[in-house]
Amino acid sequence: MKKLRIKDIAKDLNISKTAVSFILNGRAQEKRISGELVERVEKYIQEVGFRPSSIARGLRTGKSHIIGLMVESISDPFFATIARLIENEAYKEGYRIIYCSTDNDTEKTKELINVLRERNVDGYIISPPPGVEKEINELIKAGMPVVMFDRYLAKVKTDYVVIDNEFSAENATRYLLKQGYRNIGFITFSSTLTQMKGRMKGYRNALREEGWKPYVLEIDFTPDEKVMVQTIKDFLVANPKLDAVLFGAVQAGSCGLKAMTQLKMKVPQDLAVISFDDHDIFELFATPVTAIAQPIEKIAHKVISLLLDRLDAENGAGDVKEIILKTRLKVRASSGVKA
Amino acid sequence: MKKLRIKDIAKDLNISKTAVSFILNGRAQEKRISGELVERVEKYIQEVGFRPSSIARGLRTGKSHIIGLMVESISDPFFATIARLIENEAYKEGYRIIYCSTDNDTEKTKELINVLRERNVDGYIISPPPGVEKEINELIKAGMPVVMFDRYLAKVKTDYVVIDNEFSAENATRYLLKQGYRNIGFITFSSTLTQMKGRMKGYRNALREEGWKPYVLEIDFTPDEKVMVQTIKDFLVANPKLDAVLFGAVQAGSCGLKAMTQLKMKVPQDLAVISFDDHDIFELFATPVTAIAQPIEKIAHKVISLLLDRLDAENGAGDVKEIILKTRLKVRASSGVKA
DNA sequence: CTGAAAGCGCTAACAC
DNA sequence: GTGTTAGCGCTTTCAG
Repeated sequence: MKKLRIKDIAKDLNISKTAVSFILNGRAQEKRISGELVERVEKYIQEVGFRPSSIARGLRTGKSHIIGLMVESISDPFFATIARLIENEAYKEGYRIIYCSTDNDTEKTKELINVLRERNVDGYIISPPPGVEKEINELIKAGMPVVMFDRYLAKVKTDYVVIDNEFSAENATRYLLKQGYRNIGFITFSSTLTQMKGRMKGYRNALREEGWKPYVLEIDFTPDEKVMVQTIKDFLVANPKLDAVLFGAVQAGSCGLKAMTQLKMKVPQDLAVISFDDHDIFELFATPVTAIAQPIEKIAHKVISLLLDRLDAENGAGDVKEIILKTRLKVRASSGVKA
Repeated sequence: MKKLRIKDIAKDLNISKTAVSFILNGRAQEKRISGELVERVEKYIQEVGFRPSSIARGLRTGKSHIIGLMVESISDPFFATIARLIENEAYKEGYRIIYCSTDNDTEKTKELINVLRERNVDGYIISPPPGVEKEINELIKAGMPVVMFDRYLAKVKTDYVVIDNEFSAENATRYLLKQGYRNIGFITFSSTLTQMKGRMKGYRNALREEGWKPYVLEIDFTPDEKVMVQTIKDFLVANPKLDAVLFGAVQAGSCGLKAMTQLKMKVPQDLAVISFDDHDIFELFATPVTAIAQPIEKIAHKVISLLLDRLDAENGAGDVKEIILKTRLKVRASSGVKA
């Protein structure tokens, strides 16, 4: 069973290659091809399972119908979920996904952008590390649709979808204050990314207004979780006055809970907790953990819609859309009223 | 800044297209091209950031340097982690990944195989649903390398990497028996897949030998977790004699823990627990949960190595490799000695 | 509706 | 080392 070509099926059916091509591309009507022929061809194609080579088509048309998805790590539950939702919607429109994990590494990301570029992907969905402004701007200048999400780059003028990080952090911190906590820490990954800056700012805002002191720990992300857990333990031990902590990301929260478990700290008696991102672990933790839930479905939907819109728009133009979505504070027992 | 072609850079450098092509493909030595020229070309390519179109190359050579990865769902933490590890190793060898989620749906998977096929992917990594034997066999007959993992299809003769499901389940069940539990349930997703069959068999074996009665719940997977949690709650309520339960998969375990939490059951006093797959939630649950940990890194490594081996082997031949890896029972408090 | 022909960008065989 | 050429499989224009 060797690979069929358009030529083959034209020969088999005793018709012209051109006709087959038109039918394949749904331009039969426009080209005034009889419904009878169309039917015959479609039936035959169905029968022998013919599929035109999308690679040849891609070379000819310049379109690959592939979307490049670049995230920090595809194994991160947040990104994995987004990836899944995007895959679904893209699939319906005939697009496939090539994904890459950037590790939030600037150089790796630059290289990956080139790789996707040489593969002629039609559009990009990027959760960018810092420092790739130039490369992304080149992409845009070359007419490629690009949508950023989770964070954005101020110097890149293109669509993005993010959440209201500053408000969310401020709101959560205020909530802890309202519950009676006064020495509230903020533990997050060190990052110059917009979303982390926003979270930090919101946290500081809330404390400043009430005149309380911030306690911040920025951990370096490492694949070795134990190291991060230890860092958090050290921080908690060094700051015994802390009575609450806000985690800036789900992995930070997860490491934090492990640290607290190892230190045998009780939640919320010894330490109240709120974390960004909702996750099973927060629901199932001994004391269920209050979480700042991102509207994941909505984010994914917005991201892929924006991209598909640009992909459809022949003219490529259109205003830059900056979407900022709201989060939801899912209150659980970990942020109960201070004893 | 428009797209460069080989022709352009040949012209710019006043040399032949052929030479550039050879240099690009590392065949300079073989073609006796002077090191001086090679250097000059490479420098220029570097400078202008030229990248040959991999799509044109693909059309010409029939190789796309893309690997198709099909899993049940890319958002499943097990598969997401595997995907990440595979991506890393594949990347080093110059391969990219296109991924698809099958939802374990036979028809969707058939369609996806065709999609990947028309994209000329060079190799397939598949965690197959049942019923796609014919399609995969056609792939193999067409000379495509295919590696299955997590489960395999008996009627498909190709490499696969799985864990020793039967032994793992039997071992875990025995452990519960040893700890004094007698009425041990098995809760899993209904599935005709080899891995689930193996787990079921191991569970039954252990009980049969000791003469205890099995209690099995097979839940239908639905994206709506609440439904599954409710099913488990009903089962637990209907079987008050149960003193322990083995979960056949991480999602089953996670739903089960939610069900037990809602029923205010104490672990392990009311119900001892062991689950397949290790995960943060098991480590962080109020009573840490004993887990049957799969060697994820090893699985990913084996899978991609097998595929790369076949990709390298011009002849495509070679014996079918069937890799069965061992799991590790990570004992935690949820399976403590029966009170 | 057909048939011929050009061309997407690259590889590789061939003659020089 | 160069220059030419064919061809991968498709789309698309053009003349019939």
